[in-house]
Amino acid sequence: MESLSPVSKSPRYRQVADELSAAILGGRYPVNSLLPTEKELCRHYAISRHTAREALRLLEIAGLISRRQGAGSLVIADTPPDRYNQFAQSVEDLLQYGNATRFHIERAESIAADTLAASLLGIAPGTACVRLYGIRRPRHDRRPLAVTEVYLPEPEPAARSALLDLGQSIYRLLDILDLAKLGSVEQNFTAVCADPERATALGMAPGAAALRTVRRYFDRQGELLAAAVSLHPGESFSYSTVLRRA
Amino acid sequence: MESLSPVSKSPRYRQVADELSAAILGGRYPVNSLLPTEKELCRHYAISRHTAREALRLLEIAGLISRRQGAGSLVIADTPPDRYNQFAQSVEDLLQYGNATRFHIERAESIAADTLAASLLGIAPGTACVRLYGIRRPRHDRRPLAVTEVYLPEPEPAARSALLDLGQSIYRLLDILDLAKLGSVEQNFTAVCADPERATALGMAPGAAALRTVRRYFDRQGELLAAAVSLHPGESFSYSTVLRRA
DNA sequence: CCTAATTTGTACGTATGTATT
DNA sequence: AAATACATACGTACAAATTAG
Repeated sequence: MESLSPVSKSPRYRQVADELSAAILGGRYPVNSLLPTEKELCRHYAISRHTAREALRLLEIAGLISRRQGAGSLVIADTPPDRYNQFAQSVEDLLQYGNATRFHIERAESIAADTLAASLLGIAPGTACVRLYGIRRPRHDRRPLAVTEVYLPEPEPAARSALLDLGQSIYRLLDILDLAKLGSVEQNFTAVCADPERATALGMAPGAAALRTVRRYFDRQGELLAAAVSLHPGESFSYSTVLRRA
Repeated sequence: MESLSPVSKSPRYRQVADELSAAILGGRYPVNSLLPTEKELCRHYAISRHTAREALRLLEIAGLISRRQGAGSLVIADTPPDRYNQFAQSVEDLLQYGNATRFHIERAESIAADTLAASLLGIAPGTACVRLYGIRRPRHDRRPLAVTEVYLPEPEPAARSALLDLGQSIYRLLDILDLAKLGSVEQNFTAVCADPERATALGMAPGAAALRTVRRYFDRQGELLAAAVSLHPGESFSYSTVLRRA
């Protein structure tokens, strides 16, 4: 049974880190100023150097300070590393891309989630889910822009049969990923060497560089709607975004 | 003066971490098995418990093990996950990445802008500008994370000589890209095959896939402060972002 | 259920190396 | 060149969580 004691005492180094953190956030140590030295912290808090260093390590991990041998501990931020509600680019911009291209679904199947699908959808491996496989092309160009696999969780039987029907699946997919329902999209980019199968599907040399994008689509409640893994030929695709200050 | 010694000896705890890491990757300690206890590591490597714990801390940071009081050090992965997963939603987040890594400048030179520099900086080709070349590494890992070229426009003579002095250039750069001055960052991602020179600098196979990021840094007035081109090894780097509805 | 042994977590002390000022 | 400050590394002891019996 978990202890229900209302006060769980922090280790000393965390208490010190919290005090220092509060002091930084409160402006006591401005950005670009130096924190007290380890020795001073030892004296002030009556702690050993080991404890002082553990506390400073926490501040460093939190991104508040930067420590340099011989120089000291420099304050580099005075805001807690919380996520801000200001974001780079809107979901609308992303969907604009979908609008300028066409997605041709080649396979639609019901599968037991493998490791990839499970981690993407946040479900246990082996759980039933739906996988679509298709190719995305510019609207007036037949050269492929990407090969994409879409993973969809827990399909209700009715929706599922429509998804698995190649004639209807694209409309069901557009319905699921309807702009009105979308709350946020999580994106991840990596460079990989294309596997032979997908390379030929994209008309690129085997082993050539490709951009792998993993996207997870959430509704406004944060519920996962779908996940998609795409492979884009390196020489003909790039992704741009703008980050603004919060 | 910069040290020219070709071999920089690792601290002991890093050597131990490297050996353990290799053993995990090599299958000597499978996933879900326990690493030797701290005491056993002390005996085996003839090190103090402090050193053993620092080594284990590195493995924990690397995501290879999970340590639980009373239970031991459990191997939770036998492949290093992305060594760095950059997760950016705001300019602050992007700079956070700079905080977790170290940028070592190897060359600093004044050049006449070539086509690339000119288009990045929005200046006429041939115009004078400054180029820095360096390697970025995680703070607790010596394997390179990226090779980067930074381009800086119209340097005033005083600032310029500081930029070209390898001992000072990093501080000038951090000053120019100071968080307080940044307004927005424009980012672009492409997958490429690494050219031989940069591939060796990154310790990757020639021709392997790499993620090329081009970033342009603007102040709040929209004035271009700097541009940077980085090449990240494909298998160990990924970039993440979240888009929210406008 | 409780006890004991094991294992990591916290914390102290000390000394020396190395980068910076 | 010297002083300063962080990095590495040795030692010890006790606390807290886990596990075995």
